[in-house]
Amino acid sequence: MEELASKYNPADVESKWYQYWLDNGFFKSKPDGREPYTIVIPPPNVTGVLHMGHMLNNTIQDILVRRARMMGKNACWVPGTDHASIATEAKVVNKLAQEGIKKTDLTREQFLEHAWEWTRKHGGIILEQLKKLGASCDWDRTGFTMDETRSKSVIKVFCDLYEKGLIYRGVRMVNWDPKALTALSDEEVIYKEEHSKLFYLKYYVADDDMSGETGAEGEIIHRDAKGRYAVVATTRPETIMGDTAMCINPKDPKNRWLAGKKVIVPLVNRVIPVIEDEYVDIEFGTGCLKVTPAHDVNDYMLGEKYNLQTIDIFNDNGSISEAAGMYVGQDRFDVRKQIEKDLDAAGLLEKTEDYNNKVGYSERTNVVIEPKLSMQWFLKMEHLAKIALEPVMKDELKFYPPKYKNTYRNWLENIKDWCISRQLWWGHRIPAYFLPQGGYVVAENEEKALELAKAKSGNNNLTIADLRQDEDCLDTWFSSWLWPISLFDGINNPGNEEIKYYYPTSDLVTGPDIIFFWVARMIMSGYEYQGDMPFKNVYFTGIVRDKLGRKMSKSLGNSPDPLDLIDRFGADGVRMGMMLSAPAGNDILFDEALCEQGRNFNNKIWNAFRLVKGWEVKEMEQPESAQKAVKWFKQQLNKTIAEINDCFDKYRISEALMAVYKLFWDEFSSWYLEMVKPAYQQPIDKETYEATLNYFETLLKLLHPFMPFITEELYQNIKERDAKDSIMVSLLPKVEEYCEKNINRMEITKGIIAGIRNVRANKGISPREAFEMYYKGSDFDGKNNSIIEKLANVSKITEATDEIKGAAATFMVSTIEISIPLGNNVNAEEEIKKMEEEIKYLEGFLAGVEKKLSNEKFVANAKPEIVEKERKKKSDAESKIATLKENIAKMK
RNA sequence: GGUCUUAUAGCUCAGCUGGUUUAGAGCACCUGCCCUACAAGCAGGGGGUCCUAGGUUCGAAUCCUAGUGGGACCA
Repeated sequence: MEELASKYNPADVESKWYQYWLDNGFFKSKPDGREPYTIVIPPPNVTGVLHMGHMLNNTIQDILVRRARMMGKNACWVPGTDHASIATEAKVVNKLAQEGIKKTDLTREQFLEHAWEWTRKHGGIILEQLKKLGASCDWDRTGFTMDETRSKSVIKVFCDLYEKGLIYRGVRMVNWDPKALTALSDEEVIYKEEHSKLFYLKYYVADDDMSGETGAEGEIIHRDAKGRYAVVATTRPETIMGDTAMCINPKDPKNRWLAGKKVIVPLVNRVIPVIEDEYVDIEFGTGCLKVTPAHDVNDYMLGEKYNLQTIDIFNDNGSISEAAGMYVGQDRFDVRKQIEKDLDAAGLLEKTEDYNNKVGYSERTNVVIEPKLSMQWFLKMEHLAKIALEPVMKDELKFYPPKYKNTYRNWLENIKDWCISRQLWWGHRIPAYFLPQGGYVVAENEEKALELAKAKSGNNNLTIADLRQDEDCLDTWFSSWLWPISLFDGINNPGNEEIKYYYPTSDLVTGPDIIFFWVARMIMSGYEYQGDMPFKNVYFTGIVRDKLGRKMSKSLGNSPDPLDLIDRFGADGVRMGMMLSAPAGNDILFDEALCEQGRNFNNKIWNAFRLVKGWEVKEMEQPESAQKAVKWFKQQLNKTIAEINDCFDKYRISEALMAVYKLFWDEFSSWYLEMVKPAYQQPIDKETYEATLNYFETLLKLLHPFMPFITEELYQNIKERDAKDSIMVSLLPKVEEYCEKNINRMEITKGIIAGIRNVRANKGISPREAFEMYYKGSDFDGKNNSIIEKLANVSKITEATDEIKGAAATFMVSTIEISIPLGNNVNAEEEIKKMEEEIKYLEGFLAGVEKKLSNEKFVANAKPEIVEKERKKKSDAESKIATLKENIAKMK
């Protein structure tokens, strides 16, 4: 066979094996008699590029899918992309702007043509990138939230919910994004702490008759040459143009005198009533609240309650509207600066204070949200929240880590109706059709709409041209919430073969940041439309941060390019780097050094393989040491497989990886291979060789879900394989019974070998010089003597019944004392000092144990096996101390 | 402000229903080694008042309370 390079080069093999897997259709899944294992991908934005979050997320999914496949399940990982309404539309608008085209100059159809072109050009790049990572998705199933099947599903669900009375249309206070020019849901608003100013404004009393003063304790009256006035504290002085009332708390003695009066809005000079409501916080500012029903959610509620006028002073883009009567056309933030000056000049600004408050920003465009009254479509959430809560709280649908159950419950219990309309073109257009004489109908298509419209209006002469479809489209999440159903066409074809087979899906892997946007809503739609959970388990990954704990962002430039990492460390190395740092739910502090560790591990596997494949095989007797090693490794292997299975059951994936890592590196490479390795240029016996290849193959299988490429490469090189024999469709070993005693014996053996090597290192004695070894202690059974002889270069092993001739280096392993006679090489004083230190430690330990045992309450209350353990500790420690003391005596 | 969560080695974390020696791992660090699988390696080594203060208990890193410091979500 050809000579293998001493360093593993991932680039040589990765694309080759990915293509091989594709060519053989190993990623494909069709319903059959096997147990299904299904994951639907969290669809990334169609025009997005791969970032570290995707890497983490998809590595985990691929590990789970590959493992399930190797457990004999019918594994199906469905990929796809999201049309990402706002984000994509914003990108298209930007691109058009660069070409000098304004969106408003285009018709809806023209704009959509540009958007589709953009999508065709940039769409799906991210899926190609996932292939580089090794993702074993069934690419034939790739879905898009705006393709035909998914679009039909969305419209059908909208109509259904409308018919059920769960969708309604109305004027409500919504979060308005003045840049994207659309309403947003509550979840799309991000609150940020800001340093701002609190402005104290003077509202003079109108037609003041000087009445109302009570002289009661706490009363505060402001007056100056122009008369009496109230002081209102606000962070948004520019909204005074929309003031239609002032509100005080009826229990507030400071402002009692204002009750029933009217006051004058500064600069605007509008006279507004003073109303009273306990909603007002007496302690905030002066206890006087300006009420602007059009521009604040709480003020809106007051407006409804007291039937106040609403004056909308903003245009959709955040500039001041005609209705304001002043500053018309200027930007809201410019006006805030200007009005401060104008108020001050007019003597209407009492004072300003520094103030920290939380301001809502648009998740997508990062501009300050404007609360705005507008006509929107809403989905009632009460019923949906109810059906989605219980299964999670009862752990029928499990969250990993479970702490997110709390977050989930909190949201569902305080949920508000979902604003699902967006004033955008890129998305699913709302299937509502307005009639010429007013009113509307909701229908899946124009024909049905026309029928309904005729019936509704009683006008049989209506034509489709008479109907006007709602211009708005739906929130992106209104399509992704159906993803686990719509990918299997369960909305359009309820009960079809695929949905019956694949639904509920098995695991969902996603970030906790979209628990409300997506996870919760999928659970709602799952129960509403399938009567069952959309997935059995949700694995929440952490957020990927840099090693200093900062979020990865473009502006910080601290986000590595995943493809660049793959180039440098190989996909397997990067996958391992991600997983080493990623316990479920914890944020992961990503450090390139972890990819390096991954790459180093690849190299270790590669070199172990080079060793094994370099052996010359011969029919000959199996050495005893090899026979013992082969027997032991089987036990160790099974023990670790059990451990790995347990980790996976608990979704402790990084721990599972660490277990395989140590199994391969420490147990297999450092111990097993050294035990069976023939002397330089000597052949190996066939029996050992074959056992070793078998172990190697098993290890590769265990490693495959984590590191698909190198494991396939080596699996194919272990022996000649059939064209269709791939590691990715092989079966993982089932865990077998293992002998704990055998493993413990080897642990002692390893301890002895390490001890002897240590003696050599300390004394500077060459490994070539053979030692004799004496042991003392009943725990030594001599069964691994051949291994000790081989790995520690020991010529003879004898029980130390007689006094050992000459000076010896001694050490203890468990309760066994090992002595290596070294003649003049031993410095007796040094040895004695070492032993005395050991005795000191043991005596301290013994004292602790004795204290426990002499405590009557401990002996009486503790479980008998615990007491027994303590007694064993005591006797072990005592015997060790005795041995050491004896030894010191001998050396003196 | 509300809810939740967390604090263990230089870093990232295990440590499960309290008792597996006087707390572990990986990485990093230090000291030796190019000994033909592997320097992307090998052999050794150091390193912790388990955040603080109380409490429960025969026994606390583990359970409870308070405080302090992180983090997340919601308003």
